Amino acid sequence: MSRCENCIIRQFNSLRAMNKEELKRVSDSKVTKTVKKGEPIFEEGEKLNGVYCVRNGISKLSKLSPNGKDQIVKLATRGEILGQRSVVVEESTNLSAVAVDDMELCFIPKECITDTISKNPNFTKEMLRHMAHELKEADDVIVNMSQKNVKQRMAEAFLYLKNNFGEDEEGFLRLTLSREDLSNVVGTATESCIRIISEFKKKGLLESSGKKIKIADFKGLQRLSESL
Amino acid sequence: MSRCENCIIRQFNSLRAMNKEELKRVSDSKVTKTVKKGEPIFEEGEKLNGVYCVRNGISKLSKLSPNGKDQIVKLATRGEILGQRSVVVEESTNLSAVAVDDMELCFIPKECITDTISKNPNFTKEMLRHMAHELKEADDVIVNMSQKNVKQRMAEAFLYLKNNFGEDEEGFLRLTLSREDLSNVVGTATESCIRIISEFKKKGLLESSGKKIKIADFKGLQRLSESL
DNA sequence: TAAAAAATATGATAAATGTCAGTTTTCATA
DNA sequence: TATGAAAACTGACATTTATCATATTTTTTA
Repeated sequence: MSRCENCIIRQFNSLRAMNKEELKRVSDSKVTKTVKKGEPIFEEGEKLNGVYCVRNGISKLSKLSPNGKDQIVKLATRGEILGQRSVVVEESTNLSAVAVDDMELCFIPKECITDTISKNPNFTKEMLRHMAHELKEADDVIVNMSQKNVKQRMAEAFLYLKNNFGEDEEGFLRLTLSREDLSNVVGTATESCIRIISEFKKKGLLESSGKKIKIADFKGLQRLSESL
Repeated sequence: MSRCENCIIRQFNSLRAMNKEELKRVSDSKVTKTVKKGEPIFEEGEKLNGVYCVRNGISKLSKLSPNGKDQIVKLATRGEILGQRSVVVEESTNLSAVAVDDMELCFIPKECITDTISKNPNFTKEMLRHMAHELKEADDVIVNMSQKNVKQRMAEAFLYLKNNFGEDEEGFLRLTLSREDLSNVVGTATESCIRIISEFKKKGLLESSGKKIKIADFKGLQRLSESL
């Protein structure tokens, strides 16, 4: 099994602030898991005994609203750590995590994290920074959700998918979400989501081939997402 | 001037994790400010040289959306600290803060905070906890904003006002927001906000006297905010 | 206190979005 | 490769919400 000490992914998250000893402990106690597309990693309300470090694949973090719909709050990719928040405050998760792709994850027992928080101020500082960053992003999402209309949010979602998950050699978005998942990111009905995609294609903002979607007019989407 | 060491307000925020020395330093370098209703404390995009601890009054934290409307992301009251996030990550604020009431604040230079973060792990841990809590709340707001309709969000807003700012002896909400501010909390047009208040009054969910609003049917508002 | 300005309120209407019902396409797998 | 299920799509329609115009009330200021 590969050792955390040598893991490149660590560079992308707070674990980079751990010292050799702490990393060794993580490495010795971690468990590698694979989760197939569509399967859950954990569910809203569950008590987590640790965090999950994403080695490969993408996970959707969502919360069930009282009306029965799932709102996707965040998409987490390679290097991100799931469940940090609830381990820090020692309460059950407020989000469910489901694999959007086939995934490979490392489960790290919570003691590894909480003990390091108590002993390594640099690690704590790093986590604090990270949390602060996530909070800012959440504020932005709140503003987008409440002040932009569905079309603008859809445009924004495609820009987000490009910026965060990139494009393949031919320019197609690397991450292909189902229309339903996309509508749960944007906070709209699946049918509306589908209609807007057709509209964007007609207007030359998007192109598609099979399930793959390509952004044809980045500036256009940007303009749309920002203006009334 | 009063000393932070004796300040009760400290109990409500991360400053309680400071030791005597650190508190003394804060006390010696803090500056008390008063801000009149409607005046700004800081503006979105500004570089903050410190944080503001709310001694009295209430502040709205908002962000301008590209369409020109202000979205109120949070209402901060006695004991809360404004500007923490941007001091931690050393970037400019993502939010504007404006006094909703006449306010009394203590300005604490950022060095007091950043130095304590470097030296006092307990303080850092406390801030981390706090940030984690705020993040959870932000997630909830995202779900509400995207999955609930305006009427449900209005109901929710009144419950929030009661739970966070309380009622006076006669049962009126302590915090009276203008219809415009309220619409910026809920993320709707002012006219819609007004209409829904009238509707709630007709249905016996709310009562009012002058500018003061009273929750007449708490359970009713709760039911409305949760079901379709 | 009178006048002006701001906040609140209401109606009419348009635009955005959701819902339901049904069709077509895609995909997994027997 | 045939077939059943899931996903994607489309149209018709209902509902929600925003916008604009205007009236009324409240608050501020001269």
